[in-house]
Amino acid sequence: MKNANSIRTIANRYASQLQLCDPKNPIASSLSRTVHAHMISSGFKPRGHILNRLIDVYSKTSKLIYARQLFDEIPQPDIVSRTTLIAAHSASGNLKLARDIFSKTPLQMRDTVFYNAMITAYSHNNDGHAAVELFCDMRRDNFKPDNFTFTSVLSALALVVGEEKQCMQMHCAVVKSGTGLFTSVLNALISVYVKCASSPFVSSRSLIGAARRVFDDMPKRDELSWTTMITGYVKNDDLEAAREFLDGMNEKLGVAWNALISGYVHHDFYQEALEMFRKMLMLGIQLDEFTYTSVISACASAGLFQLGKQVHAYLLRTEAKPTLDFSLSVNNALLTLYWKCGKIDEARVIFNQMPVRDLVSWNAILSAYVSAGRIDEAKSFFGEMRERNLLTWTVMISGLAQNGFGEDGLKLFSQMRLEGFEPCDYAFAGAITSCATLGVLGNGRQLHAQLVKSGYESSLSAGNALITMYARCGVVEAASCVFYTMPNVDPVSWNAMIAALGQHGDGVQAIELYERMLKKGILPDRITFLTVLSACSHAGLVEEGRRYFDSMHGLYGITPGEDHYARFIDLLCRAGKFSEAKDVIESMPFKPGAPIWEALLAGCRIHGNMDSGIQAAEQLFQLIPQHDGTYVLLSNMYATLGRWDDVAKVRKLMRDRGVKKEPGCSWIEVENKVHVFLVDDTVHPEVQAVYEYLEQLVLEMRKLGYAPDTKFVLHDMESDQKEHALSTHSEKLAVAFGLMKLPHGVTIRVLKNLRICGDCHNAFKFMSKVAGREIVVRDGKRFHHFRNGECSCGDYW
DNA sequence: ATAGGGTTAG
Repeated sequence: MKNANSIRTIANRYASQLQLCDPKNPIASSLSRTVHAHMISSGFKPRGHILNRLIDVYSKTSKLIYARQLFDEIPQPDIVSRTTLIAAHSASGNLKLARDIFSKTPLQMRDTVFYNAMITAYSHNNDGHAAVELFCDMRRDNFKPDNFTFTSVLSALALVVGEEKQCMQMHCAVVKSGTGLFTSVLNALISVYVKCASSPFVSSRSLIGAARRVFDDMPKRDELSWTTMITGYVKNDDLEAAREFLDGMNEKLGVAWNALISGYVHHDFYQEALEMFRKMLMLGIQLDEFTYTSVISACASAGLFQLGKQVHAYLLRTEAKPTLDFSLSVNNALLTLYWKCGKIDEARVIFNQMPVRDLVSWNAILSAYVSAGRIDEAKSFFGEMRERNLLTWTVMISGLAQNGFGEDGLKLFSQMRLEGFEPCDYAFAGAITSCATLGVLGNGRQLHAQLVKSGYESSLSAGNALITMYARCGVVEAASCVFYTMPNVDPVSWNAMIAALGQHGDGVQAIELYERMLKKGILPDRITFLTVLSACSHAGLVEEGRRYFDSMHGLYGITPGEDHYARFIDLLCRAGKFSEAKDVIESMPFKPGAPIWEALLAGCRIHGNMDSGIQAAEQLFQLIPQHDGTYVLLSNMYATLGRWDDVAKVRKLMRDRGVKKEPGCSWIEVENKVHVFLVDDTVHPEVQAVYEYLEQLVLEMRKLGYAPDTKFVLHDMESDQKEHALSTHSEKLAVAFGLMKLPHGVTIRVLKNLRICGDCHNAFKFMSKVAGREIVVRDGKRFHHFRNGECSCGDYW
C-alpha cells in the first residue's frame, strides 16, 4: 500500500516535471532526457499518460528515435501513444511509418482523434487525396468527425481541389456535422473555396463569392479569416477587393499587408506596392522578411536601384539580427535588384559574400550573366552548379539561343531530358528559338509536335517562339497558322507575326496586320515600330513608313530611339530620298551613331550615291574601324559602279588594318535588278574576278531565259575553314537561282547550318522545296538542278 | 496565410 502510494507520488512528480518540457522551451529536449534518465536509474517504469507525454516531448523536440524506442518497448500500446507516434512520424516527414502504425491498429480500438492524426499526417505531407480518402473511410466506419477532423481534411482538400462540386459537398458535410461554428473549420473552408477558384477549369468569381459568403456569415473571425480572404482575392487577380478587405481590418496585420504588396508586385503595380510599404512604416506595422523581399523585388522590376539599396540599408539598420533564412531570401531579392539594374559584377560580389546560398541564388546569377550576353561566364557558372532545376536549364537554353548559340541550345535541351527533366513550355520556347536561329525546319517541327504532345499547345511563350521559328525557316504559312490558332495572343505575338510577314517581303500584309492590331485596341510598343518600319522599308512603302514614324511619338508617346531612326533612314535611302534622310539625321536629338551611318551607306550602295556613301563610310571608319561590314558595303558600292580599282583599294585597306571578314552574306546589285548574295569571300582575294564571273553568269542567265529580276545566291563552299566537310560541291562556286521567297537572313542561316553539317546537297534540296523555286548549283562543268526537293545532274555547257 | 530565379517579338 505504502509502496503504491509512493509510486503514485513519484509518478506525479515526473508528470509535473514533464509538464515543464514544453517543446517551445529551448531546454525541453535536454530536460526530458534528464527526467527520463532519472526514471531509468530509479527503476520507475513509465506507463499510461506519463509514457505518452514522454513520447510526445521526444517527438516534438526532434528526438524521434527515443520516442520510437519507447513506443517499441510497449507490449500493447494504447490508442493515445499510437496517435502521438503517428503525429511524430508525420512531423518528421515519414508518412510510411505513420501509415504502418495506423494500419496495424485494430478498428475497435480507433477513435476520432486517432483518425484526425492520420488525416493531418497526410495533409501536412501534401497528400491531399489520401487525406480525403481516409476521411471517407472514417465516416463509412461510423466515426464522427469533429472540428479538428474538418480543419485537417479541408486543408488537405485545398491542396487538390479542382471542382466546385467537391467544395460544395464538403461544405454540406461541415454544416451537417454541426462544426460550422468553429472559426478554424470555416477558415479552412474559405481556403478550399479560394484554392479552387484559382484552378483554371472553374469560374473563379462564383467560388470566391462562396468564400465571401462563408466569411460574412462567420460568428467569429480571426486574423486568419481576413488574411485568407485577402490572399484569395490577390491570387484571383482582384486587387481592389483585396484592398477593400485590408482597409476593413481593424488590426494592422503584417501578413495581410505583405500579401497585398506581393500581389501588386506580381501585377507590375510597383508604385502601389511601394506606397503600401511607406504606409506600413508610417503606421508602425511590423516589417518582416516577406515585406523586405517583396519591396526589393518591386524596386528591381521597376529599375529603382537607389531606392532598393536604401530599403536594404534600412533593414540592416533596424533589424537587430536577421536570421539566416531571413538574409537568404532578402539577399536573393537583392541579387535580382543588382543584375536587373545592370550591376552584374556587383551582384556576383554579393553572391560570393552570402552566408548561405540556395538554388534561387545560383539561378539569379546565371540569369545575370545570360541577360548581359556574357555567355562564357554563364556556361562556366552553369558547369559549377551542383544542383539544377527546370529553371536553371531553361535560363541556360534560352540564353544560348538568344546569343546565337543555337546548336548548343539544342544540345542542352536534349541533355536536360536525358537527366530526367520534363521540359516546361519556357524550355520548349528556348529550344524552338534555337531552331529559329539555325533555320532548321525539321527540328523545329519535331519540337512543335512534342510541345503539343506535352500539353503546352496553348502556351503563349512557346507559340510566340513558333511563329518566329517558322518565319525564319521560310514558311510564313505555318507561322500564321500558329498565330491564328493560338487561344490567347499578346503584343509579343502580334509583333512576331508582323515581323514574319515583313521579313518575307509581304510589307503590305504586314502593315495590314498592324492596322488590325490597332483596331483591336492593342497599343504598339517600340519593337512593333521597329518591325513595321522594316516592313515598309522592305516593301518600299515610303509614305506609310513616314506616317508610322511620325505617329510613334505623336500618337503613342514613344520616343524614337537610334534604332528607329536607323530604320527610317534606311527606308528613305532605299527610296533614294537622300536629302530628306540627311535632314532627318540633322534633326535627331542625338549625335548619329554607327547604325545611322550604316543605313545611309547601304542606301548609297544601292543607288550608287558615291559622295554620301564615302562620307558615311568615313564616319563608320572612325566609329567602328574594325567592323567588316563597312568595308564590304563600300566595296560593293564601287562594284555597283563598276569601279574595280576602288574595290581592290578597299580590300587592301581592309587587309592593312587587319580587319577579318566574318563568314556571312552580303549582296550587290548588278543592273539594278539582280541581287547577288556572297557568303564569305575571304578565299577570293581577287574580288574583281568574282564579279567578272558574276557578270558572265548574268549574261548566261539571260541566254537561258531567266527573268532579269531573279535573285540568286553565290555561295562559296570552300570558305568554311573550320570544317572538314568538303562534300562533292565544295571546291567550286555554287550559284543558286530563285531564292526570292527566302528572306536574306534565312538563306544565311540555312546555308551556314547545313554547311556545318557538311550536307550542301540537302541544303539546296531544302531550299528548293521551301522557296518553291528551282535552284541551279554550279560545280565546275557539272550542274545540279534542284526542283521541289529533288535533284538532277547534268553538264553545264 | 505572405517572399526570393525563368519565357516569347527586332
